[in-house]
Amino acid sequence: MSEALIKHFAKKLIAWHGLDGRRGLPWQSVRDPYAVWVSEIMLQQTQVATVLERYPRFMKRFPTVNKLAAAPLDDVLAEWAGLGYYTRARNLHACANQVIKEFGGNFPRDPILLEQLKGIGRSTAGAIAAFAFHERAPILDANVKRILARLFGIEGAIQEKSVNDQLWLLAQELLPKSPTDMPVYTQALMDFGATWCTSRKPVCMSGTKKCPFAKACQANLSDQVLLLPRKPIKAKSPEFDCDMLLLRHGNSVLLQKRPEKAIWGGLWSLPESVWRAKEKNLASHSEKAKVNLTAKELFKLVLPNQKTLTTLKASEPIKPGSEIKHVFTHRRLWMQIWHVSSSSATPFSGADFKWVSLHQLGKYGLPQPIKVLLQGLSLTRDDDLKN
DNA sequence: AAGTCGGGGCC
DNA sequence: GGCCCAGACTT
Repeated sequence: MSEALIKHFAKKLIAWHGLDGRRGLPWQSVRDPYAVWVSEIMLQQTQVATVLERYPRFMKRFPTVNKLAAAPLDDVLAEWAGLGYYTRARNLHACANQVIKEFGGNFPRDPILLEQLKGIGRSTAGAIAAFAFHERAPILDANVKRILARLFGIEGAIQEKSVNDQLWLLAQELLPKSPTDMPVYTQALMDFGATWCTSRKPVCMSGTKKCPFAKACQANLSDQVLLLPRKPIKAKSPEFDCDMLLLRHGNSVLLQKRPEKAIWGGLWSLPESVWRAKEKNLASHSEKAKVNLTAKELFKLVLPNQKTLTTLKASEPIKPGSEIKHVFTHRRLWMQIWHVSSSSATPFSGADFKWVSLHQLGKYGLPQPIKVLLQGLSLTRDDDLKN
């Protein structure tokens, strides 16, 4: 029963793709390993709809692996801004340089070698090898895990190594015999998981479409489709708050480069205080403390190693501006924005500070909520006349 | 094996 | 609001 399924799976899936697969995605029409690689990295944990807009833009700006490798990391991060998981952008840049130095500018076709490159794990290596080189290498992303767990009724917790190993073995076993089928097969797997064997509303539960595997799928036969694959219970993400300084001189704002190994690593943001655990039951505590904050106190919070600006009235209380809530995968953050005007664009010591015109924000990689905040600022009339 | 990394679409 | 996603990497 299971053997018949394994034997005919690839053919049936490719046949399904011929009728109901996704078409016209910009990265489907390319076989240039560089173009394939960029699309695979960009699509990691990122929706197709999002990548649809950003992929052509990225390829236009960095059309070859040489152009990408030669570009400043800051430019790559700026282009990546808004996509999240910024380690991907750093690894992308590092990987481009690896490909040039270690492989003469050409991506290797062996998935074992691909996996040794920065930011390329086993699944992405398999996808690149399959799409760009027709290698018989499996992928195992969330789509494939879900499909296999359901088809074969795998009930073990998905995070366990033994279960993961079992899934990889299955993925390998199911590959089509012919290498020339690898691109369409791999695409079909992703499409089937993304559009038919979905997490919440699989077509087998709706009744309007007929799943080609309905009669063989263990989860379907035992009415366990929505229960597989089993996932771990996630703890509630902790909450934090912090203060951020929006220091403005005319149409320029002070930006600070964030450390690489952190949230929003390597992006340009506003100077911020350390994150404090949010005290839920003392909602009034932080509010009260904020109302009478002076410029001097604020600067000590967000720029502890800098001298207070002489151009400010240090002891004058400043009023809190907007508070922004931002949800990450593992944290929730409340950012208290403090608007302060400076009579001059006083330089700060250190290369991680920069005064940036509001007109030039697009050239910098900013965290999405900060970008939205700064874009919402109104320009002063003086600069409006100038520009 | 668990934690760390964003952001948007969807329900 | 929680869940989900073309995962990789560190601890």
